[in-house]
Amino acid sequence: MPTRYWLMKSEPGEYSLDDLKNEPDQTEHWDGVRNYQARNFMRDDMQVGDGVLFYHSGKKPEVVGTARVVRTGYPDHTAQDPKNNHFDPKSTPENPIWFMVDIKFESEFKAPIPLKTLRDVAALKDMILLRRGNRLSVMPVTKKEFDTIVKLGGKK
DNA sequence: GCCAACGTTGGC
DNA sequence: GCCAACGTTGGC
Repeated sequence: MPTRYWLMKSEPGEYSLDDLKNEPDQTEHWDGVRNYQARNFMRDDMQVGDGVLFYHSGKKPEVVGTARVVRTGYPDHTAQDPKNNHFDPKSTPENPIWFMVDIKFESEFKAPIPLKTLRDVAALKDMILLRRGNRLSVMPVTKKEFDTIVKLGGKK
């Protein structure tokens, strides 16, 4: 399986790249995704070693750095916790509906790249992220797109 | 805070 | 199986 590339969105107020960086092992499970398309990518397609662009949505939409997939899809246990915001009574241990992967911090961009800037880069014009009305929180990016963005960001 | 776009739900 | 109503996402 070739290395693939992904973009993962998070509200920094919920979970930011800094939060990931400050985990004891700089690794965290990506729980809380409740969208089937995003779920399928995590359950079926993401492989250990895949590259991840970490995107902050909200007031300052921008790509802030990179991470790596370190564990392939497994059931998202938060779906079975009635106290969790993302609780889904239809998901059971025997029949889990929702899945997550583990990602590990890799790099923080010297200069985060605002969404607005991404729109101005010709090599990125086909990105799913830039499509009108896009609401996917986990989506594939091509190697070209990934490399272009990493180059724009510059490693810290 | 607004609103367009989208996914999901539920009545029929 | 259709589609209106609703809730949510997320850029602006």
